[in-house]
Parts: sequence; structure tokens; C-alpha cells
Amino acid sequence: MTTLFGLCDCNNFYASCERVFQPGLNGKPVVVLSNNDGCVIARSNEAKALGIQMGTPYFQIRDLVEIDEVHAFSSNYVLYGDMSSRVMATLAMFTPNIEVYSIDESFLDLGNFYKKDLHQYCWEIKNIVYQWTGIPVSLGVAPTKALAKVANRLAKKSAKAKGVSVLTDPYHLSEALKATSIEDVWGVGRQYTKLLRRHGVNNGYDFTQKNDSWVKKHMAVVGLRLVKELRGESCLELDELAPPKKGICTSRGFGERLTEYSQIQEATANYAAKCAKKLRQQGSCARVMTVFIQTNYFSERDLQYNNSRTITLPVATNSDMELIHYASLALKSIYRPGYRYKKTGVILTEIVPEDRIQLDLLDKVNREKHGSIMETLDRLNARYGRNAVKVATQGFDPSWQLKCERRSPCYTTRLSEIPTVYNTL
DNA sequence: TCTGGGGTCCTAGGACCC
DNA sequence: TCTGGGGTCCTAGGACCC
Repeated sequence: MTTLFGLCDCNNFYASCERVFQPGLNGKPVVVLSNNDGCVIARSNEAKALGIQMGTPYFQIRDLVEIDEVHAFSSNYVLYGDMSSRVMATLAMFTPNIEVYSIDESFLDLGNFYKKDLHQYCWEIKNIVYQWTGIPVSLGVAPTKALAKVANRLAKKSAKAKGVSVLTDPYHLSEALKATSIEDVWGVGRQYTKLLRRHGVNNGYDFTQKNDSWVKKHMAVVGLRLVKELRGESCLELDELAPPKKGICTSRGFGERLTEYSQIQEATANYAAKCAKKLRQQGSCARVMTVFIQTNYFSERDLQYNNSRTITLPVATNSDMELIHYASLALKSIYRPGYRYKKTGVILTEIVPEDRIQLDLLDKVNREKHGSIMETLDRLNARYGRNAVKVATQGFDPSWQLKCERRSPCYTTRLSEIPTVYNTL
């Protein structure tokens, strides 16, 4: 059976989302900033043309923003998540099988579409997605996932392609690989680029000429799979159902440096609650929790302190109350006064389906009650907005909150301003 | 002053067991 | 004190992705 994959990628996704609701910014340089307005994580083509690099610290371009040369937005993940769902739902109409690979990318199974005029079909997809969502996309089509990545990159870069590139015949495929620098190949990061260049591999085509045992020796089985994919042998299937996550992490830098335990505890409680919500969304519970705290490692002036604490819970859980309780205990054991803290985080592992948790005979928690409280809480928050209802430990102190001075409104989802608080456990 | 956050997979090496 | 091999499990660390 011959395989054929499409890779659909939203162009400059976050920047495009912002522009959908401010069409006046079309044709102008737009950037989206990371949490805390730290650095640039998305750029419109015009911003790229100005030479703004991915990861540029915001303060280095602030002057341009202040004279309106560049339009900057704080990241608004609620908006991007919702726009993403719209794009993916539209794509799903064009193929029976789709793998949502990331917030802005999907693989499409086009295995049954060999007979179609693929070029024409891709244009249709691209146009409909734009018409229905306002998001411009690029499409690459090829016999394997790794080659679809190559095709997609070409679709975006080449002036001739204008956003669609179909690579099915061997000549086009090897030309495309020759035109792809080795560091632009999917799965080849900084370390492997150095290694491969040392061995005379400068582009995707050179890589396909290396023999299997050399690749296996230096890049393990992952590298071997990749090189086979680039030669046209499909090794990576389409994964339609995202498997449940094996680790869940919520961590963020604070808007300002914090020194007080109470402030850091409040932030940590909120991250624990966020993790609990992610667990409930995928129908799982977690048994092991790690809490960490860090000072600012960029600062040469500050005393540095990093520590973490991992605890195993008596029974796997996804309750806000319980996870906040243990997160506070863990934090208390590693918090030391006298430091200016920058960041904390909560990591959950040993994740199990919620209907298969091992109960403990000595368990004192009323799990049924916790379950129904969480269900009610999720319902209220879905209706009245994020954190309309929360555990008291999560508090009201804004000092740890993210800096996001340039956030756009959540145009597509509802938010409420009414806070209600309960406290239990 | 100001530098993101959240994941996956693989491997090597140590501890431990028979 | 020296003499072995083979298996499993766990952890830390490294590589990558968006």
C-alpha cells in the first residue's frame, strides 16, 4: 500500500490569530510575546522581514513597538486554542483521518487520494480554511511524514509554490531534499546538525546517502527511522487519537521576583489546580508530584537557589483540593527565606486512568465527594469563566501573576468577572 | 530592570536478583 | 579472596519537537 501524507501548518499562527480580529494589521509587522512578555514567539512575515528573530527579548524591540513600527501582543492561549479547534475541524472535512500534531499543525491521511489532482485539492483546502477561519495555511504532501515536513517547508519558502507543494515523484523529492539544509530537517536539532556536518552531511539528500549502521550508531533508532522516512519508506503512522499524557506540568515565571512563602504558595496552588484540571480533561489521576522553585539564573547579582521535592501520594488523584494540599507541603519543605524567586512549577507523573486507581484501605479522603465537587467546579468555571470558583489557597494576590500588558480580548470565548470562593478539605 | 512553557522518546549506568 | 553471566527495574540525562 502506498502512503501519502499531507502536513497542514498555519502560517505564523499566533500572529495570524491576532490579525483575524484586527484586520487593520494585515500587511503590518505583528509579533506575539511569550508569557510575562518575555520574548518573541511568533512573527508575521513583515516582522520577520524587519530581522526580528524568534526568541528575541522584548526589551530589544520595545523601541519599535513604542513608535508603532511593530505591533506586539501578549500571548492569549485561550484565543489561539479556540482558533486552532476551528481550523482542525475544517481540515477534518477533507480527509477521514487526521492527526492533530500541535496547536497549529495537522497531518492528513491522503492515502486514498492518489487519483485526485492533489494540487487542486490542496488549493481547495487552503482556500476553504482561510475563508472559514481567517487563518492562512500551507500544505505539503509527500509519501512519508518526514517528507511531508520537507514539502511543507518548501510550500512556505518557495515563491513559486505559494503555500502548496506536492512531492510524489522521485526527482522532485531528491531535489527538495537537496534544497533542505540539514538543520531544517525534522528531527535534526542543534547537536545532530553539528555531528552530521562534521561528517559531510549538509542537506537532507546527503543524509539519505548515509548507511544504516552509521546512522544507527550515531543517532540511535530514532535517527534510523528518520533517514528511512526521508528515503520514502514510511515508518511513522498517523496517530489519530492523542494518547493520554504521561506527564503533566504547569510552571511559569512570576511577573516580578517573589520572596515571601505566602505569595509563592499561592502561585504553586494555582499551578497545582491547573494540573488537576488537565488531569480531569483527559480522565486521569496522578500518583507522583514534583514541586520545584528557582531563582533567576540569568541574574549574576542574585544568590541562586534551585530545589525540588517529589512526593508519592497515598492514592492517585485529580482533585484540586488534594493536589493543592500536597503541593503546599512539598513547597514548604524546599522554600528557604532570603532568596528572590523567579519561578515555581508542579509536575505530575505516574498518571493512570481515573477508573483504575488503586485504593488505600486507610484512605481518609472522601473521593466521591471530591469528585462531585470537582465536577460542579468545572461546570461553573466553564459557564462563568476561568477561576470563577476556586480553592481559597489559590488566593487573590496578583503579585505572582504573569505580566501581559498587551493582551488582546478573548474574542471567541466567554469570560466572567464574578469571583466565588469556597474552601474545603 | 527586561531572556517561554510543555511535552516525547531513547540510552547508559547502577542496583539488585538469581 | 576470587571466580560469572544474564535479566529487570529505575533514574538521570540528552536529544528532539512545537
